[in-house]
Amino acid sequence: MIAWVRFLRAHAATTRELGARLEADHGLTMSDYDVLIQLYFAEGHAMRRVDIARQVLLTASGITRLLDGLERCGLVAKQACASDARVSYAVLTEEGVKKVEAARDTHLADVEELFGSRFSSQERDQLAELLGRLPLAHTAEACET
Amino acid sequence: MIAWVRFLRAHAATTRELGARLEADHGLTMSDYDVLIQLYFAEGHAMRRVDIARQVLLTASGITRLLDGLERCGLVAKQACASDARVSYAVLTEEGVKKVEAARDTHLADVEELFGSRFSSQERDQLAELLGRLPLAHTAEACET
DNA sequence: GACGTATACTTGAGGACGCAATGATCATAG
DNA sequence: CTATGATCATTGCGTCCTCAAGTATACGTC
Repeated sequence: MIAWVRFLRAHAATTRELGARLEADHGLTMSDYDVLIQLYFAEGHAMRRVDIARQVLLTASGITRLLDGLERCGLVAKQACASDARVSYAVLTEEGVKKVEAARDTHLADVEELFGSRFSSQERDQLAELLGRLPLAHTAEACET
Repeated sequence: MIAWVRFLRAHAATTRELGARLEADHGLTMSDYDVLIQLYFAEGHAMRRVDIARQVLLTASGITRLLDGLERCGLVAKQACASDARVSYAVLTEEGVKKVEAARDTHLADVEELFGSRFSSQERDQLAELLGRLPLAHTAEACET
């Protein structure tokens, strides 16, 4: 299945390059960025950790460690939940918001260059439709990049 | 860019599931399988390590370690190059060939189930064409799964 | 034929992430 | 109110893989 191999290769090559740029420009992993963006578009810039995990398709443990890093950098803060003592929200700090906005500019441009610019808008829609048929394991289906 | 996010999510979900099955059924990583397949279709079931790296989009060092594992399992053997003392070929052993053939059966079925079956043959071609436009970094462009 | 540069491979150190086990907390049923 | 079972988060351990540096070999140039 040629489409599958290309899918794999395209993903490896594109994310490698994109990740390298993100790292160089902002010191962020693609996963870091992904999580920050989710928070950015969440109500109050806050989310439960489980929900982040589901959105980003990482494990709960992956999220814990990733957030540890972002907290150490001061981009995210922990916040308890009033109604349920088990959950702890992750909240974007002031600095985190700035960081996202800064990173977003260059990252979106990079994605456009390496990915989007390869297709017409019609093709993009079609690609999105086709890819949307693939299984998403839990739930997910995020939105804005 | 919605297509991009779906691309990312689809990749994560699909490879996770596929990898888990491959591990459970044959004790192989997707990368292991990928390398084994490349060798399987190479002349004499042998390749230079650099060429493997380029095909599967891993680093040279990644290949070294991955092959270490496959050698310990007896699936692959090292072989010197007559004309260039720097290169060492990786060669599939008898057992390696059997392993590939066994793994291929179930893996192709899994790929078909999780990926291929979602599209008509026309859509598969189109998907392949679209994905083929993405950058491949070095060279690559493998073939058979 | 010695010298500088490019190429093939390996190794050490470290990061990212999954799995499985654990600790809390909640919710439901009795 | 307590027992049972889910859910949220964290942690220990291990794996995969990268980057940077190091070694060995090849090759072009003077």
